[in-house]
Amino acid sequence: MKSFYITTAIDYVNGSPHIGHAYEKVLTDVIARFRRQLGDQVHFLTGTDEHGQKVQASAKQRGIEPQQFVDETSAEFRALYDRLNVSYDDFIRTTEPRHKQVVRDILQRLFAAGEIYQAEYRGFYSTRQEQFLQSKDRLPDGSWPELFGEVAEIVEANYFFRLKKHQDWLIEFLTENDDFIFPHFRQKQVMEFLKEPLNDLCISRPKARLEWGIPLPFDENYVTYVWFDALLNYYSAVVDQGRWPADYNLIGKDILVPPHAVYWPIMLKACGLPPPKHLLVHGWWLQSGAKMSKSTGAAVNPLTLVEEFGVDAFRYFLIREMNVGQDSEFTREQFLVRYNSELANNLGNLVNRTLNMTTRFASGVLPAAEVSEDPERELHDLWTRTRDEFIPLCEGFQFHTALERMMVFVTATNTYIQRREPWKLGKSAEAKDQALLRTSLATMAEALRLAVALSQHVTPATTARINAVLGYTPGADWRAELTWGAKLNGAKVAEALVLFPRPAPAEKTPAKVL
RNA sequence: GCCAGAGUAGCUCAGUGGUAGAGCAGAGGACUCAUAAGCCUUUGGUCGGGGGUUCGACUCCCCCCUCUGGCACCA
Repeated sequence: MKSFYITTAIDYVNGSPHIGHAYEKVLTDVIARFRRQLGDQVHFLTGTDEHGQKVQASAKQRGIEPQQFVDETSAEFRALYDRLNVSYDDFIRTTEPRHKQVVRDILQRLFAAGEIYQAEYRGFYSTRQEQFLQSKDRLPDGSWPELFGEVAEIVEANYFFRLKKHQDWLIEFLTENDDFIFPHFRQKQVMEFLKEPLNDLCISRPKARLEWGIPLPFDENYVTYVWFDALLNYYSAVVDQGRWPADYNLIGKDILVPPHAVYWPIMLKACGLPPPKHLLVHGWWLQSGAKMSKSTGAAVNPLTLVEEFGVDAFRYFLIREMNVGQDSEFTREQFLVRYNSELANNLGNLVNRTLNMTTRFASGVLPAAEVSEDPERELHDLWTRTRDEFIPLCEGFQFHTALERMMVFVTATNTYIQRREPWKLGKSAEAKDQALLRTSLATMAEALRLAVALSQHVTPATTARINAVLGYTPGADWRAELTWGAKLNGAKVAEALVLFPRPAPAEKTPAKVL
């Protein structure tokens, strides 16, 4: 059995989760569930990043200990991911002893190997903001913004990681592993970045300025800062499990260069560890072209859609709408278009009419198909093509296209029903019509079963509910479920199920709501 | 400024050398099993602009314009 280790970025807990956090976890979950379906031994890690200046400041502002603060906010993130049906196998927090121990071990190892050295850091420091400033923080006239208060150039002893030393190795590695980063244009972006010489990386902060962190094992007057803390979670979580390297680290495009594409592989190289096999870089959800987050004051909180329309509708929209790696617009109107036309009208209504006709014309027991004429053959053929395209599309992270193909098949099933008109056949006593009626009921039910088998990793609860009302329990081997057959013969179906109720009439035609 | 991504029907996007596509929205129609859903037909585009290569370009090359993001020790 193939092992498959996949991670999300860990979320910084200084704030509440928003759509970007949710999307990344759902996307990772979709990949994880897909690999499990293919039979891989999947290990899915997510978690929270809990140290640093901002957390320390936020806790102080609320008058509580940092640990209490991160306990609360980390739980908030975790609750969201549970709500979203994110099937993580492990949830790591950087304040856990298991993580801190690995960080200290690694730092000690690198220090002993001469990969970390002490030097003086010279820079402009804002006492009010408790941070070093960069030249880009300056106003065009060269002065410092009022926000920073008094700014002075100071010198501070710190520890540095020998990044520059490994630059050539990294370039060589990326050249030889052309598919390290998905999508490919991101890798080109990294190569561009590496054309300029790297500087060594400052990895410490004096405890006098920052207490909330992991102390350096070789100098307890310092804590390590950001990189060796946050990035190492992917490794520390599985240090004793033999799972490293990860197959995929999923990240947003904002943390690719330089952290994940430069620091992270070099850190591992310095430790004598292999880099992850791949980085998968996703884009952002935009609203009016701006990155969506709480701070931009987005008019719609997309997470309320979960409460309004259900987890699966939300997951479906995220995966159906976003081309992995690109940015996408997020609007309530677009959500409603997908919800109404694809989930409610196309799929949900197919479920209901299948159940209703089976109940009305066959006493709720699915008959066997007896006839195979053009309408059946054409639907069978479309199924074969759909299934054969679907799996490679998912393997290539083209989930949005895969779901579109699945919906085309659902539409074709609705068309098939229209061609057979079972409601007319049901009124005929002719033996041929009765055979066609049984065939059409069996065919629509089987098509429905197959369609939702395809989307199982995106909408797992919906697939389970539809199987349940079809009186069907799927087998363990997912691929074996994808063959058109007679699995539903004799199944007793439910009378009705409205899976995706339509919203109030006012929102029936979203285009006019604008 | 440099680098990358994007610019195709009202909207969201697919197409990547051979007579412009889909979904949604709009218009018309037939039906009734169904969540007033589904089905059929249909309106709609000088494929950002300009050059070039080619028998032929949305598709290849060059220049330009617009939008978005990045340009490091912030994550």
